[in-house]
Amino acid sequence: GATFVRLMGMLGKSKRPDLAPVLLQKMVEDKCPPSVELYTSLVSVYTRSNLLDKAFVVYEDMKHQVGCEPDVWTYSILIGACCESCMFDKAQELLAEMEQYGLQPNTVTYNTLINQYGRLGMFSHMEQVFEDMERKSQCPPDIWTWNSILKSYGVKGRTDKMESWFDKLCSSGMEPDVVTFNTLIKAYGRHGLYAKMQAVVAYMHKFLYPVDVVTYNLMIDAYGKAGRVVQMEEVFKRMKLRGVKPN
RNA sequence: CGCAUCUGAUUUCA
Repeated sequence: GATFVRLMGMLGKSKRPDLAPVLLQKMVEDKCPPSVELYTSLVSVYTRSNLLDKAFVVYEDMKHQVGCEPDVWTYSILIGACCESCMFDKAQELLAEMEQYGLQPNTVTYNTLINQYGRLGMFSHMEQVFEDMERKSQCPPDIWTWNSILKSYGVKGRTDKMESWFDKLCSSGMEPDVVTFNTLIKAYGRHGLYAKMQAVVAYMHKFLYPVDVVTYNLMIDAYGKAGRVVQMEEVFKRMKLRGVKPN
């Protein structure tokens, strides 16, 4: 069972929805009973290839499969796919529907919404979702939530908002992680705020946060795109001095 | 160095 789920996941990541029916057939031949996980991985195979119609066919099937009814994970995937296609009304419908079935959206469900609203610069919607998360108890914001918000403001050049949300993150008691810092670095680098970019790295070193290959790659990329080859090479040197292997 | 590992969902267009 777990093997089929894993294989289905591979089909999703490699964008091969054409092979999903073949795998299902094989599963039936092996008399392997289906599971929520398997069905959900199948939904994911289709959403990853933007085949929403097929994903929804599977979703409707699941409703009639005893023991394989859609769960929070299934809904999170479908809601994310709807948002990605800007079908926000459909996403809201699904949210209402899952609650009808007694399923409460969790942190990931909301993170998906935050990420998608943020990606499109729909900041008031994004912040509204964040407020919902804080108000409810079953979906507390996690570091992914914060990082998504920081990233959304960062890529749109709203580094002022990014900074105030970073402060808010720190005072919330949540620990930033390497993705948090890489998100800040990427935003500063993209918008030419090199001093702030360097300040983030200095902060990471000062407070002993691990720096990774992504951290350095982002800085090399920023300097490279700006034609600042001297600084770029300097970063590359420091990277090797720190024992971080270039990839 | 190679192999293995890398969860059915979200930050990862590094």
